[in-house]
Amino acid sequence: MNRILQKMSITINDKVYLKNPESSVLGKKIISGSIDLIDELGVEDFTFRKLAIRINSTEASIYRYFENKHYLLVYLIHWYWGWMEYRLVFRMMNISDPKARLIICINLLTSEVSQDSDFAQIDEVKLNRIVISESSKVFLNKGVDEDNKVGLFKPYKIIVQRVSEIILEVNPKFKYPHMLVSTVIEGAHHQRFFAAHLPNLTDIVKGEDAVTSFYQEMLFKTIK
Amino acid sequence: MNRILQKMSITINDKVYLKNPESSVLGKKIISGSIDLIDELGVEDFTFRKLAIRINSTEASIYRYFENKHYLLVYLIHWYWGWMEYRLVFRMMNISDPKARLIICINLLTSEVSQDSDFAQIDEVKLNRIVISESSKVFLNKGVDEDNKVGLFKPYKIIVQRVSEIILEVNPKFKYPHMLVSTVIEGAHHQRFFAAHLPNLTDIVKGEDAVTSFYQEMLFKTIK
Amino acid sequence: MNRILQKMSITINDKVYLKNPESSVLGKKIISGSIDLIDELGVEDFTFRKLAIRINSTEASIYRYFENKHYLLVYLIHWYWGWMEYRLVFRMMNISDPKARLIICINLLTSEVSQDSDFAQIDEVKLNRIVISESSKVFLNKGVDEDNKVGLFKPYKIIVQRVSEIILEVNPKFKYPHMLVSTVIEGAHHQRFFAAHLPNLTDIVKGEDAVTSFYQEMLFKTIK
Amino acid sequence: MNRILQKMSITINDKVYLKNPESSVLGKKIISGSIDLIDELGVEDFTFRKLAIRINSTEASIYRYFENKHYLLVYLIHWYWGWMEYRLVFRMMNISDPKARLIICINLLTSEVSQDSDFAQIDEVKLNRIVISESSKVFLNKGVDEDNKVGLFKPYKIIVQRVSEIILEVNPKFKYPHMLVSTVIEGAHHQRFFAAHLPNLTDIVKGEDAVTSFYQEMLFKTIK
DNA sequence: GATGAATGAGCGTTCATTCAT
DNA sequence: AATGAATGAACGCTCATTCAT
Repeated sequence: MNRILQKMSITINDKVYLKNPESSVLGKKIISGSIDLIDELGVEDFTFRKLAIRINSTEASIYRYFENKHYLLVYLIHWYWGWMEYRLVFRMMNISDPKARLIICINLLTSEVSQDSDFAQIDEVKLNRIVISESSKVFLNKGVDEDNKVGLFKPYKIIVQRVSEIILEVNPKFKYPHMLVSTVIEGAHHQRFFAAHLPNLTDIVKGEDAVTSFYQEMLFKTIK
Repeated sequence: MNRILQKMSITINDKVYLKNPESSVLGKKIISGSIDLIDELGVEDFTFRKLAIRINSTEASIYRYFENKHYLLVYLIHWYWGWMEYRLVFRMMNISDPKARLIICINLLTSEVSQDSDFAQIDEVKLNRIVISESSKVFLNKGVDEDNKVGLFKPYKIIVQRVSEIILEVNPKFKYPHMLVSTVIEGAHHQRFFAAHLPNLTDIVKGEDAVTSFYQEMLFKTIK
Repeated sequence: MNRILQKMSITINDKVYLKNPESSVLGKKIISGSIDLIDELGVEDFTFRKLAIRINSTEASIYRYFENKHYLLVYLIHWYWGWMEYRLVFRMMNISDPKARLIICINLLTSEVSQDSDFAQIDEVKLNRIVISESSKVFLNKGVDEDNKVGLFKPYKIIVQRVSEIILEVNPKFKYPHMLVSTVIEGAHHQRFFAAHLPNLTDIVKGEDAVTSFYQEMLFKTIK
Repeated sequence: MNRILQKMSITINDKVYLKNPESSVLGKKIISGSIDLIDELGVEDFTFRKLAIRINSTEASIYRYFENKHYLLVYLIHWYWGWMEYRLVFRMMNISDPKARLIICINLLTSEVSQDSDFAQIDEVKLNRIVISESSKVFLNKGVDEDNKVGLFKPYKIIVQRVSEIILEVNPKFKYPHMLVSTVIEGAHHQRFFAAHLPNLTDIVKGEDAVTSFYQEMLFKTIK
């Protein structure tokens, strides 16, 4: 992907952080360090103490940026979906055929992610792994309703909404576009995880990206 | 559902517990108490200390039955899938048409659960809510590979396998039966959760069980 | 060593146990099992629970024999010193020269121990390792004075007394026989431990039992 | 002993602590409090919880300084041997005769300790009692080899090495200098303990420091 | 006499967080 | 703005022990 702007940056809802981590060197270290560490340890074992040690800072300093690890994780996931949206928009530019647009969406949402040089401090591959393994924990949580009220799931909903609208362009009578889109996204995440850890639950086909193929087929057949 | 046997019981892999909770009054209180408490608090906030207080016992006593809360949760989920399998088998008895069998499966796997009087100490409605909210956390976890080796995901895999085989009866050429089944199961769980907490991500239709309708439609179209 | 009596047994002060472990199969299993397990884990990590599991019994059953692990350890050490006394007496039989008697004592007290077939359920090699590593912890303890009053150090004192008397036969004017004997015994134990774990603190000479040589030399020079 | 430097301090291997207790008021309270409390209770019954209560702080705070009570004990013992080395060096200054030097060593290593005003927060009398009763437990332990690798016994080894070298100055042909020195040190500790608790195992002579006399005599006769 | 079941008490540890500088 | 120091609160776990059968 070519660089669009000299300095790209994904904007994040300012309720997620106390101080914008993009605004300082330490902030950026917090972001890149937390991506590394959450990928290594998983959210359960990830703590501000460990992060502080890893980035040679202190717990107190990290608390200046994020209220707690929940919000830090929300930040990372927001960034991911913001980035995904930017990629969707960018790739669909000047393409008007809704079916073609849908294919682009499914590809981006279900394929494996590769490094994006536009964003220095973010390791997108690790972040994708985090989104796959940890993001559902953000809403499968007793605090969902609170979080939802504050708008913490906006970026994800925007994606679902955008793709749902394209589905309705293809088939205006289809009754469950949101269900279908969220099923595809969450399903693809699960399948990637299963492929890595619980292969019995998936169908691996050599030399083919089975996940993307499957969800593409499923989606088009379902909306026909 | 009618009682089949005088004394029904779902058998659980004995690696999950240290001492069979079915073997004592305290054990049964641990099971029913934990279902109540996990449903109330979520796994993250659920602790053996709190459970002990709730059931008027001690942490030490609970530790005689389960190594830690992870295994207790695994026990509950095992029970759920064991029960689900029993219901599948029971409902499909004497039905040979694979399509009819599939419909039964989808119904059971995606519909809301209601109380089952056959199992006194288990509140199936709460347990279903727990499975929806918490079961994916059991595998989205750094310990998956270990857990998988010990056979901790067996009961779930059995269900997926069973339904996959029925799909192949309907369409022997379908390439992704496991993916499809696990997508349906996990998808339905997510949709139930969304319907309760994040309605924007789903499509609620009044007077209809949209979730079951959607997944039934999706499945049959996909395997055609 | 030849068998002296058909059935040899070392008698232990009956304040050490609640029920004589020699009186039952389980009691004997407790003794042999605890020797194995203390040798493996060290007293700190040794517990009645672990012992119970090892010998396929229960904690409650072990409590029938010993009040706690302290007394069990005391029992083992008593046995060791009782056995040592029996060996001393036996080896010195019919030898009247005090110097020769002293040499026998030093040899037995400072040499490495080998298996003694007279006592089936006791592994003397392991027990010797336990005495070396753990016995000083029995008296380096806030309960010493209590333990001493009850006579818990009798068997050890008897040995020290016996050898002291021989020293006085050799040199009736020597002022510190008890100090010398206990220094030799404890010293040899420490040196054996150092040789295995902290070689810098000792002087290992190949092809020679340096420990015994050293203490023999030291003792005879000191009492001259 | 006169003050040598305005501010004396014994340096301790920084692997023993997480945060140098000399660096803060709380750290110093931890040191002095632990000396008091270990002397009172013995290591077995000494816990961070009890220490926290005694010094009006919290367990969490103590954990900032020491990984666990084992390391705290190691710290105290390190300090003791560092202090002992400093005393040895200081007392032997300008004395060249190796026999005279040896006498100084034996005196310091085997005599009773008295308060040293140079180190405010350390009660040397209590610390000496702790070293006598508890220090051997630090190495008579399943973790010795690990501890030894990390250098946890260095300060003690240095002392043994130093005195061994003086012995070789007196008699270059003596084969077991390390054995002799460690026997003297450990022996003197045991004798002091016996004198206080198990007098039958020692030879107390009124109006004389029997322990020092004995070990001095023993050492010189042995190396002749 | 031996065991199965249960528990009171406390330890070691860590976390999330605050305060003062 | 960042950090060093400290702490309240709770968790996970195990031990030693008792009681009823």
